[in-house]
Amino acid sequence: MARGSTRPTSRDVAQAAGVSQAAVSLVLGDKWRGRVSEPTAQRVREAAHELGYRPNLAARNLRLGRTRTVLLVVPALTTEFFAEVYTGAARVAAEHGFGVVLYPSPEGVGPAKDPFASAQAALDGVIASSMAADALTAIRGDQLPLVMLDSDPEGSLGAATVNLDIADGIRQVAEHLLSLGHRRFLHLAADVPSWTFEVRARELAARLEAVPGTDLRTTHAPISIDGALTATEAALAAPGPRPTALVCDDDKLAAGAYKAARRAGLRIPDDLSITGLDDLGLATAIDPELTTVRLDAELFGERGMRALLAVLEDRPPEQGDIPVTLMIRGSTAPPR
Amino acid sequence: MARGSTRPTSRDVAQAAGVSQAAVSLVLGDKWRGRVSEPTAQRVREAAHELGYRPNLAARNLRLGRTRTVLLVVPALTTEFFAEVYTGAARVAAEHGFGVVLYPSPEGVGPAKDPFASAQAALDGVIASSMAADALTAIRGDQLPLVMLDSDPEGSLGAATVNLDIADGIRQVAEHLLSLGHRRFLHLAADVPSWTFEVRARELAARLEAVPGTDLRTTHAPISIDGALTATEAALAAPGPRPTALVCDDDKLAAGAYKAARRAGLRIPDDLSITGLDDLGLATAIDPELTTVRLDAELFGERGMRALLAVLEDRPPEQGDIPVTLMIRGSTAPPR
DNA sequence: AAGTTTACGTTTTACGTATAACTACCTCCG
DNA sequence: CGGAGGTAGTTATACGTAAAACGTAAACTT
Repeated sequence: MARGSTRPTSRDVAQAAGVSQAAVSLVLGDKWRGRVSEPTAQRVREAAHELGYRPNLAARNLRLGRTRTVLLVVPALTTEFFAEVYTGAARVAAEHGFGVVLYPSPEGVGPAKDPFASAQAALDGVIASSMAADALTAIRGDQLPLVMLDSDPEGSLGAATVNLDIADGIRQVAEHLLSLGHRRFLHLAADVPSWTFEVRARELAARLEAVPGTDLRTTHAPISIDGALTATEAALAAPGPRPTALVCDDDKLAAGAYKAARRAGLRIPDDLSITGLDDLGLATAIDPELTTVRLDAELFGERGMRALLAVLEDRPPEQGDIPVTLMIRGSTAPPR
Repeated sequence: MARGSTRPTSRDVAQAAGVSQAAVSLVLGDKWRGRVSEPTAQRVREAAHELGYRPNLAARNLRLGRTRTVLLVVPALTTEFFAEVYTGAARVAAEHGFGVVLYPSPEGVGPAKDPFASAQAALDGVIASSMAADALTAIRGDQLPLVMLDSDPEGSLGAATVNLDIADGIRQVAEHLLSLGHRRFLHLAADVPSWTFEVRARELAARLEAVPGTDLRTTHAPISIDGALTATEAALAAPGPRPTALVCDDDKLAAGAYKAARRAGLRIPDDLSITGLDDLGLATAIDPELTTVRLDAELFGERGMRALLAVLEDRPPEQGDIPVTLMIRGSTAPPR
């Protein structure tokens, strides 16, 4: 049902109410105290309602030069993690009269032509995950205020950053496994170039190096259950003594590792302890439940939005990483 | 770093290139064949690049009355299902010069004030999942062209619909379980008012009624692993003979049912066969792997976008439901 | 009574773009 | 030589809104 007869404009409302367009704008914009009489305002509101008037936001945006809408750029949405980030960001945004729109860096669509060229129509700013790497260059092209999530505070070219304290999470994981007595480690690392994964590798290596007699190997996999399955199977089949602890970059990789362990006839945690990172629903759906690092995704989103609001208002954004918690469950135990 | 000096406009580019604003618009809009000479066009392009000119899309939208952007309204993004729907929709959209923006009906944010009022600035149309119920009333308020996903073809007030053939999927599940010899069924139904779930209940009941001696009970749960766990535990503890087959409205519910079965000391599939619906990554991450109905989420999104394009161009949208496939795995077996 | 404030509006303008309508020049053809 | 047609632009306008600038009459102040 194409647009049919065009939508009513503020001018139509004005005519119906017998006032000028400006009066309509004042009344509907709630700026009429002492400028328009109550009866007139009432007439305008009634006419607007009668005609089903809705302001043309393209016009409003053009006029005001701002939109109260921000874009959240995330990597492919294959877990609930970024859904929760969105929820947090959207809540804070709503409290300040802002809207949030999602731009998932689409696989297969290609970052070819300035991906979000269209959406950018109505944007005051951008919150971007460092994992959505391909979209970043396009973002820098526009001069929009930007907040980066989980990005190198040094290398972000002055953009504000909001980070989870991943380093601390990995430290806790290492501590936990070391105290259980593990010495031979395998790191199942995400095959994605992003600061947040570099931190995991660096911190794990740093912590283990400090303990004499430990061994750390690393294997890389794309972030998917099947990718993790393949990589883990290969790594477990490698020569030399088998690792007793498998540290995964996130829960999804851990789920793939579970399958690999099952196929190799290894029992979890008796033959192999496994840890994840994220604490998705998946973590407690698998058996045994996964020892993992809980990330507060909603708070992450809230802080991201707050930081962007700060940037927009020329205030300094809040400092400090977001704390994380080690969730000890059934997938870790002393080595046999 | 607030906006600082305002962005360059097409007029600035015109001045820099020594031409009129109209010429800039012609050149950059690729409408200059035979209207502007090649050298001049080149000068304009260079000036635009020099100044880092990017068109103000609010102005363009206002001028053109359309935006080549559509909104995809989905329920909370807690599985990869709608992420794949998005991918499919975005690909088709890109082929036609459209962009897609996501609006996840946010939990806790509340549908209070016309949720996507802001985004609507730049929308030509909307694709909405019937599961995002709370956002729907707001959508009908705007007079945007609308395509509904998984919605009652009769009750959609003339909006185009694109549906998965869920009824066929449920029929296949029922057939599979019946042929294995099951007669006592439990239906773990999603506690969400949506046509797509009504279909599941109706079709399962219809198919089982046709077979004498079958028993079908139903229990409802919110779509979450924990919700399903609680509901299933209660249902399994109910008096009377235990069901031997558990039909879940989706994979997430099935994952919760797995936990409930484990807690009740029931082995899958020997003591209890379980089926899901969606075929998420989760389905093969759990042990045993889940017998479920595979939905082609990407195709779903493609078809949704194609239907919306049809509506926008006043063509009749493609007809016919999207076929689904039963994936038989380790969670179903004959009852003992 | 003269000046000032208040109440209630209206007129006008600008935001930046796309495009229809117009102009001016040159070439070519009969 | 005159006009038809092509080339290479320019000028002018509209999209719908917000708000600054401007009136105008009545009420109030001194």
